[in-house]
Amino acid sequence: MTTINDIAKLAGVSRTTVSRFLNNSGYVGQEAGERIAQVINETGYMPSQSAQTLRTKKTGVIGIILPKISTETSSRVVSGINRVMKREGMQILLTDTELDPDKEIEYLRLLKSRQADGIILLATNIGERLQQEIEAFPIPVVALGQNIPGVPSLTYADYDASSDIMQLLIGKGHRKIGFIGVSETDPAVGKLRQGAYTDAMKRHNLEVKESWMAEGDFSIDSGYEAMKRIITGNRSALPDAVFCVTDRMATGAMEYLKEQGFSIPGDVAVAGIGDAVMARYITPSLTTVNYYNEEAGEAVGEMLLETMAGIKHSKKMMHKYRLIKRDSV
Amino acid sequence: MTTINDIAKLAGVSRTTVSRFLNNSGYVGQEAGERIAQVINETGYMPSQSAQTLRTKKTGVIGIILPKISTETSSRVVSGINRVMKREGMQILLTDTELDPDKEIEYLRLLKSRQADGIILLATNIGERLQQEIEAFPIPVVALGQNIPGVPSLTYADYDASSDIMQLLIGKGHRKIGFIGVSETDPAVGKLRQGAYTDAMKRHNLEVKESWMAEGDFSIDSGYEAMKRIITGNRSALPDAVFCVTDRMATGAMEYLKEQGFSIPGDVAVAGIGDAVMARYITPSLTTVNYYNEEAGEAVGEMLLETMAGIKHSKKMMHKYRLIKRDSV
DNA sequence: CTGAAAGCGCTTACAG
DNA sequence: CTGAAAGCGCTTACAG
Repeated sequence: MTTINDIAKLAGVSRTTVSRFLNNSGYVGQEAGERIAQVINETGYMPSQSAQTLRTKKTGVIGIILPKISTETSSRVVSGINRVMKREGMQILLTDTELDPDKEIEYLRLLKSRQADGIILLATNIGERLQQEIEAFPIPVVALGQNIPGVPSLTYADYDASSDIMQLLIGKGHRKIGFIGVSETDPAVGKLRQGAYTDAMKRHNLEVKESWMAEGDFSIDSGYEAMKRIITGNRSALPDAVFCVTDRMATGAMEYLKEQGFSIPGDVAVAGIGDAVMARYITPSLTTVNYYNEEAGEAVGEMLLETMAGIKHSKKMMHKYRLIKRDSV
Repeated sequence: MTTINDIAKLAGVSRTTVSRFLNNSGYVGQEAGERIAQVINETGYMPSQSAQTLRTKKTGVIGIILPKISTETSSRVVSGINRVMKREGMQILLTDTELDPDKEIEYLRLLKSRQADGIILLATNIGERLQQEIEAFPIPVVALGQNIPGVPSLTYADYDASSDIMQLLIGKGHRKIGFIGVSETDPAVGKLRQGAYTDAMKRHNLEVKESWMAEGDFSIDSGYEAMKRIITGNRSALPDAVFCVTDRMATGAMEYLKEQGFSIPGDVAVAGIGDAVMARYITPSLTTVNYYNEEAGEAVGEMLLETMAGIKHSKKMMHKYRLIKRDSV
């Protein structure tokens, strides 16, 4: 590999001058500059990132901690983050916890040793240990999707969006509304969305039957199984609508319903959250809410950039959303 | 940040010893080791990656150049690559060309300056300039999805898979088969799949009508528009089947067909390639071929690891695939 | 079993 | 306008 010393020698200047030329810092004589430019061109020289980092403490890399790398939401968010980071000439280091909370901490440490300039965390929990880790953390961390105490967080409007879905269902005359959720260890998807469900039911004096509620694990299959449990467990008192906290689980639920010959929304209405592309193309098309994940990615990206620059804006922000009414309700 | 010097001081040894302890290289006394371990624990010390890289020339990072970051195929592939890289303790740097061929070269250079230990390239072309760039490249590059001359490449069996689709269509009695493809600048998706289509038609003495063929750009919308062009342009001689080179375009095509009241596969059969999750859940479910993207990701990952280790195996490999017969044909 | 010393490729005061 | 020198945090012969 050619180094700055090679360039200096070939151009007949000191490496100090080459460095100045490269970074546009300080004066470089016309003639010297031209010689340097030419040599760089000929050799295809690129400064060593690690040497630069060692000196400047800046890597130009930010880390993203994802719950699951191969997910529609993840890739939309990453795409948004990537857009703003590219603008700043920064690179992205991806990390995948596979839904294991311990790995969130593990990767935080890993990204520290890689000297990421900042970290965007898409957590699935907000545990004590995680908070402590971040508190003592030497590099800026922002969160997306979960409101982590003490950490600048951009969250989705889980409660409001879920309330809107419930409102829509109830407005359409549904009274026996079931629910397919995820574990409450997940504050955003597990707790908040379920809270909106039970609150809405109570507000309208509707009965919340335990047997109308089932838990999945985000997967399409788990939605299918959850729906099956709800149906087989309530032969005599079937719900007439089901609110699923993700589109994937809603897709599975619909699959089961269709297999069993139920008409959607005639017999049972179904709604989800997330607006996966699939939601639009399955039959019937799925009523859901769009979270603008890509824009959310851009927004956390900007948040991170700001906190890296030392700007302390309002620490908590909620991202916009939009209810998408389609044919499943 | 605590450095190796701090640790050495706190543990009352030289930094040489700390380094040996860290890397398990050479002897470290029992007692010294214990003291070091304790200090490291207390301080949460992590060695600086950039300093290590500067010395050893290894970053522990591999770069991936993706045509589009937020795509189902991409995220599956990345997930597979990630699995093998994680096993090796390596990290992934993601890069997105947004389908711009110039950026493939740009990112190659960027990853060089970041001293990636290796690069996995998901190209959309195999142009001269790209080949030259790679030829002179100081770090190992492997390709996935395109067969790039001179570069170890893992490709999908585009021709065979497409032939299988055609075989299926023809076997079901279809004779007037249309085609929705992408630009032929893409050798794998554009050329090979189209070649299989025309070859199959000719082999069976079936007429290939220009007006039955349309080009899209991978998007669902473009599939919709392509189908529209085919239908509106052939009112008197409609095809009775359409082979779409991607599931997303097939989805768009089906959408148009359904809107227009055509029955699928009664009036027009539709097939795709890729086995997007959506393929299974749209109505009718889509006949397609599964490319095992995640395993392909693992496989290129291994290929890269091997070529990084200096192993020169057979440079060209084709990944397995499976025809998935569903209800759209 | 352990340490002093050199060096990886840069940047940045400092001096001229 | 330009260069010599120090130093970033490691690892690795080498010597003991």
